[in-house]
Amino acid sequence: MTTKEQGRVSIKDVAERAGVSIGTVSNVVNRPDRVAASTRDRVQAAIDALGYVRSESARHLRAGRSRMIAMLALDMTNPFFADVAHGAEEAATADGLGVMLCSSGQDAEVESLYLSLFAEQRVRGVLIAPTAAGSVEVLARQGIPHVVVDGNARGAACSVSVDDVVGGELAARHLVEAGHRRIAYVTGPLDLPQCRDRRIGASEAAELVVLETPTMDVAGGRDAGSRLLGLPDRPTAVFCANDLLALGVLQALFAAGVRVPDDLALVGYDDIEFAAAAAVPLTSVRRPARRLGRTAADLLLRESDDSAHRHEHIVYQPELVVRRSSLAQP
Amino acid sequence: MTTKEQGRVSIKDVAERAGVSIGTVSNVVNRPDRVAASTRDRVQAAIDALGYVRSESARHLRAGRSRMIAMLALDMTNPFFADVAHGAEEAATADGLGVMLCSSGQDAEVESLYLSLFAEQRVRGVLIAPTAAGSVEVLARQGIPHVVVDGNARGAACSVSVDDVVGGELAARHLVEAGHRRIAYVTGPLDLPQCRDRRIGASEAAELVVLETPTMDVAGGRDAGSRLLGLPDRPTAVFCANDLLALGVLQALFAAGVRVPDDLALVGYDDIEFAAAAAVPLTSVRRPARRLGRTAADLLLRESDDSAHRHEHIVYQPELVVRRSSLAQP
DNA sequence: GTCGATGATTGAAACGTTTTAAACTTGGTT
DNA sequence: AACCAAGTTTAAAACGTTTCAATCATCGAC
Repeated sequence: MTTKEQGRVSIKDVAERAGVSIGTVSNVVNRPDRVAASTRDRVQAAIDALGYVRSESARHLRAGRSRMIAMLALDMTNPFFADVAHGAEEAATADGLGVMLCSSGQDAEVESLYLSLFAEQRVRGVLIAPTAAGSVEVLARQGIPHVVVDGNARGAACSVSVDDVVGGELAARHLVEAGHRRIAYVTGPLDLPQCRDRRIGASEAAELVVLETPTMDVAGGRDAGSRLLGLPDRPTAVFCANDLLALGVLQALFAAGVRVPDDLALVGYDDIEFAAAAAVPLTSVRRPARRLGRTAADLLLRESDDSAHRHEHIVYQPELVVRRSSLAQP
Repeated sequence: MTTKEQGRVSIKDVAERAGVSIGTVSNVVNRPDRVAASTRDRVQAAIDALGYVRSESARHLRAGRSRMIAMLALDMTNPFFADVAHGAEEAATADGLGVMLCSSGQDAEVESLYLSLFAEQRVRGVLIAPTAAGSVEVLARQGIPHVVVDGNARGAACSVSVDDVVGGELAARHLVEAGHRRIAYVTGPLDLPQCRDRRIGASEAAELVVLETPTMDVAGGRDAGSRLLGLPDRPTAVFCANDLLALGVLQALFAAGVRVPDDLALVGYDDIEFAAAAAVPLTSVRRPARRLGRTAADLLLRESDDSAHRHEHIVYQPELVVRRSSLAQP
């Protein structure tokens, strides 16, 4: 079939070898029905012999639109976002599009570097998880279609999210019902909308001791956990803004000999796969990550096709999954 | 600065507005020193006013090489690969390149779809984790630079890997030294080189009861775990080909009331972040994931720049991290 | 035999860059 | 007054596609 070719072979080479014009080759590739069977075969043979692969950049240049979407999140190593990304990937490849996955890591510089990369690539659109930096506004200003994942764009763009206020309330109310009065909220930066919303919801059910940490990962959780232990009037329950934080807190508590749930109840958020497998299986607020990603990608594709388009806001409802970490003492 | 533009603005528009030729605009963008200060300012002003963003596809078309690399792995939701990807992302963005992350999910069709996507995009190169399908050979045949991550290409390409034979031996020997004689090996498909090598290494230390499962994820582990329980002469220790499998096994054992490590010792592989946070903290064979990714990307960039190039094989040594799941009974 | 009609094929333009060689300024030398 | 060098700027070609209007065959019908 294909032979190894170092000098790239173009449509012109194929045309030459098959003894037809380049227009015909293009037709064979894109609308085989418009070309006679005999020539079609001849051209196809030339394509196979030469190992011709059409150039996406030339195609894109001509068409004016690319076959790529991008997804930008704070941290792709967070299993929640990895799942969202996976869902988006499924939806995109079903349409023959590629997905570029990027972690900004809370670094505003990295983030704007990615944004200009996307703009230069003329990506079809961007799936963006809101960050502290005003990236959503940048995309809007540049006229790049985008869907906000896990956040709300207040009408300025489509968005797919989970009702975090409800989620926060679910978690806190559960703890209150188990008899807890002093509840801590371990969170990432409060300028992140997600962290704010969960706090608002939780505040409706209980008064909170807020422990903020710069990064929403396991290390951040460990840090918050040890700070928690030093608190004068130690809370009896902790609600964490995501499962990574909760796992970190759990590690810190364990290291200090504090038992969960006996000494301290713990609730996480996202219900990542590892929550169920944790040292003490973690009660968590489940969000449909994969579906979030699929829906967001679908919305994005729809928007980029349909010029006249009204922004949609899809909000999923979270669900509390109770496991041992929050079970009331007997 | 930028104004919202729907009809894309090209270098020609900028040239017109600044009253210079397009060549000059190109120079302002790419070699500002070659153009007089006064014109440079004028052109820059036009660029800002129009919100001009250069088209990567046109650039790429002209240059013949793109500014993208791709990474293809079985499952990006496996934290190990997510970490590898993160490392690769760091190295690539340091050079101003973008990374396209893709999960093949063991589906040969998806995989070849991605490969043709990469070829059409003329990606600079591909980071590939070896799969059962012969993708590495396809890349070689098409002359696309690639680096095999977590596997060896036997001279046909660069590779970055961890010595899995040693890793397997490390795990099994540890169990043998703890007094175990009947040891099970829970693994993904044995046509995956990784799974084979770990088995070979482990076999050198002990005889193994092999339990194969089609997918290397938590669900696969749960499945293998329950099969394990039904075994006639039940092993006293289990070595899993990765941590996801181990976590799944742990869940199945727990559900059946089998205690770890008292009734059964457990060792995983990769030492993902969640291994330490597991219900019973998991003994695991650590691999430097992030570094693997960084090194692989660096190698790839070097190869794609330097035509005459001898393939390198970098092999890292794994390291056993002992935690409670394999601690001998007192 | 000529006229359309139909179907297959072609030629050329356009997409937005980068690059190279050529053309145009200056201002200083002879 | 003519010439040169250095410093700027420009015109045009090339990259590989797709598309559209135009041409070319072929064939049945008059």
